[in-house]
Amino acid sequence: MYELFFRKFKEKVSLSPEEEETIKTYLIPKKLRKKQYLLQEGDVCKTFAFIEKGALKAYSVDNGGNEHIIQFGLEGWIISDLYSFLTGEPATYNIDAIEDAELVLISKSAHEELLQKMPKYETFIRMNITGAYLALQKRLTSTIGSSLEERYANFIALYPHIVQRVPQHMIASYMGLTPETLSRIRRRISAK
Amino acid sequence: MYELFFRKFKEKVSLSPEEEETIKTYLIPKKLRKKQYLLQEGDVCKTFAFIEKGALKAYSVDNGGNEHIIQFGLEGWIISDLYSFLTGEPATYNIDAIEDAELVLISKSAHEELLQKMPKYETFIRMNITGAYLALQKRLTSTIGSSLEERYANFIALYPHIVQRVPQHMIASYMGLTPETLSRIRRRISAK
DNA sequence: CAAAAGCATTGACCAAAATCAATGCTTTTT
DNA sequence: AAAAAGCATTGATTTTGGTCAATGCTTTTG
Repeated sequence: MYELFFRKFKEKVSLSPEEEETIKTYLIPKKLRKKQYLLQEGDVCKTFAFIEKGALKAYSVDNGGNEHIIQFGLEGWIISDLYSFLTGEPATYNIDAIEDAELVLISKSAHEELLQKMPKYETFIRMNITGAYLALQKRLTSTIGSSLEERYANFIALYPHIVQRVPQHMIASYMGLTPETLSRIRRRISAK
Repeated sequence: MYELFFRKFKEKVSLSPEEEETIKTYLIPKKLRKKQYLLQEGDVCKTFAFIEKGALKAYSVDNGGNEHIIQFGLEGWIISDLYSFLTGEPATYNIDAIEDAELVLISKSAHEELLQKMPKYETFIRMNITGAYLALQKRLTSTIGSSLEERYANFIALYPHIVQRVPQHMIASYMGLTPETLSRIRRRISAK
């Protein structure tokens, strides 16, 4: 249990067996079936989730009822509505499972206690959020500054596993496009 | 000297006078004239910069030579090419001054030493990067999911100071639009 | 102070992506 | 096994934003 979580943790920060045991007491396992919600817009995000297995997506729904995917999550990634988690405000995102999933949850109180008493946990969190920030920035740069062909090629290069496991219309949603447009981009690319 | 830096620091983490003095030994003041570069694409980003006064922008330049503004920075904000700073890779962004500016620089080695020896510094950094991440996510959500009118209204509401101090074509660049399009959006909005 | 550069706006036209609609698969559900 | 739902693709049409060009201000610069 929690194998991947601790593997990822120790890639960033060393941990003694005792420290590992301490952290374990704060972790909550959870399984999710495909299409099940982890979080619904309007509810408060009480935990963040480390993904041991499976695939999830976080998305917002606009006035017209269209989904806009903010983030995919695969094995080894963390997913949550961080703003809601930190502030206690109602979530603006939905999170659900694209495939059956196994998660490791950390509650707000666990998070705060661990931040207080374990500097190594804070380092782990800092490194994770830094990575997430850099990834977002790269995505935004590409969104603002590149052609659609480049952006899609970029996405494939960066996330080949997602391309294989996730339907194309979700990738279109992630890129802010309609499925039709993505389909035509793919045709243009393969014509070369 | 460094007034705003420590004010912002202490909004997040308490500091004894001794701790403040310790941190001060790591800080480097720097002034920048309007249009001067803090960082040029291709160079390695050796420091990050806290803005005591003035306004800067970070931007990339695409194949066609067009600027795409990634981030504005005003008093109290931090600006850098974080990826280059952390990895030592050549920067992909340029940073320059929109107005004369006064900065507080922290070098890579200072950053690493402070992270090591001062948990409070790590907390400060973690909180800053978390805030930056949340802001970026909000921006991306709005980019993907809202109409241009909404996005511009959003921007005004969120950054009224920027709207007042920065030429409109830079705001257009930040939004990924041409100046002409932004001008027309403004007309459409004011027509109501 | 005069010339030049920078900036916002407007118009005419063009290109790109969205929308609407239909088709043929494949996967789920019953 | 049949029906339904989900999905990707394609075509025709509309909408939206970009491009090119010109004008009138304002701010910088020599």
